[in-house]
Amino acid sequence: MPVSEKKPRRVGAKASGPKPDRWSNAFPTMQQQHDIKRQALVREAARAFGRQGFHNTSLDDIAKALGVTKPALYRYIKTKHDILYEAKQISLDAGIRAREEARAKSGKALEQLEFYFIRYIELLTNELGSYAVLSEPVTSLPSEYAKPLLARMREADLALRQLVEDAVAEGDLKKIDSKLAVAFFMGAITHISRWYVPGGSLSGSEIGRAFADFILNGLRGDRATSAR
Amino acid sequence: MPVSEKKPRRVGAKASGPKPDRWSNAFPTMQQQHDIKRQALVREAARAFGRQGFHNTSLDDIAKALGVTKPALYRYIKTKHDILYEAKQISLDAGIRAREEARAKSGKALEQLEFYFIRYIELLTNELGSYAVLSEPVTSLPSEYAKPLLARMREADLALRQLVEDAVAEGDLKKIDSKLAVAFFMGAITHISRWYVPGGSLSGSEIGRAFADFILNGLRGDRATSAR
DNA sequence: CCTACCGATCGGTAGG
DNA sequence: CCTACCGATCGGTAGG
Repeated sequence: MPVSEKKPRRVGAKASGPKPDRWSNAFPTMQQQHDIKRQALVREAARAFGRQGFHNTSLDDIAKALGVTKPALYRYIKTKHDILYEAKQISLDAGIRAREEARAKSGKALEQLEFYFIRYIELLTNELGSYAVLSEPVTSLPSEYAKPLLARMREADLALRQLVEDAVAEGDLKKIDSKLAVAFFMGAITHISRWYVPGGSLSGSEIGRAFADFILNGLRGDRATSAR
Repeated sequence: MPVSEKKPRRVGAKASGPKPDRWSNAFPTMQQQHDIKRQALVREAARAFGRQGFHNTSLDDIAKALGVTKPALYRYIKTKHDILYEAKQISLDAGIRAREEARAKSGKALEQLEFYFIRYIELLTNELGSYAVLSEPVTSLPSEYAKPLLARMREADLALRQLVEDAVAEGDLKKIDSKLAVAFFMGAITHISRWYVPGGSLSGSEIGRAFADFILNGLRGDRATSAR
């Protein structure tokens, strides 16, 4: 089953009062170091998964990229699946974050959608280390790992459909199948991680702006479909 | 290196005149049977690759689905990579076919694009057995296999960009970055194979029509981007 | 087209 | 955090 959701830090500390600040806390504690290293591991792995795919990336590859040997990784993770699972969680978090920021920004559904597209794509491209993994199918994971991820993906899907329907109700989008609309733009967005290269000619915000434009014009749609 | 492009059928037939029609050709020849079986193999495998991913599908799985044992597959393919390679080729062919039909249909770039979207998505959804494989990254293949595929993908990309630019020149689309536009809509279209289920509420043509609408309205774009 | 098998890769562990 | 290793999976082959 999915692991390390949040295990209690510092178990069994005896009730001997607060510890004195060693070296004025100039150095991260061991626990902090552990967390930092774990994060680096997941980021590095997610980058590799995004580039070469989960199954084409061995733990030896990841270890080498981090300058250690494979067994050392097991201080930070329990299985290889853990890594993909956590990387996916991080990229799902980005979606939630973008949606929350959007909601804080405006009451109008259309404006929320616009902000969401731009922000989400920004996050995606800036943190490609963790988000390239988006294009890795969940089917690479056994169902104990896949199920919670699929549940979160479905949740995100429903929230976006609701936003689309709100925008329709508010008269800012034409009447459309919200399910189809979300499948449409999420496909385009998810695919960015397959072709975006950080040093390229376009920044993440530029892509975000252009995509938001394409999408919203597309869903707004004044153009009559030609009869065929 | 990529294999079985087209090997000569019936080698070494002695010059003894045409063979008589055995049983009035009521049965397929051995060669035809071989071809049919090979096709079935590739289709079945492509379906599985699309569902579970290339690496999560063993040759034993494929063999079982076809009611034979693994070694039997090697009468029809040389390596597992062959199968993915051929499945990818087939799905690339579909793109070319849709583009050619579009060009035969109209002189206007915009109309060609519209026809292309609808037709391509139709082919994709009807033949999901072979095309679900689209979402499998080429990086699952060693470079001898990947290179020709990437070349064809690039070719398709360039052709579509040209179409977009033509439509702009003809005044039917607003001035846009054609590269970005193609990345946008191909992302959305490729992703269809990840969520489409044959028995669903929407037919391939309906999806095609809706997507063509979204895309073309998006690229046409009259809506002013809100300042932020 | 099958039974039987080899060889390499790779995730994970022992033990320090 | 390392050296050394195990065990299972799986692509591919021998031989019939």
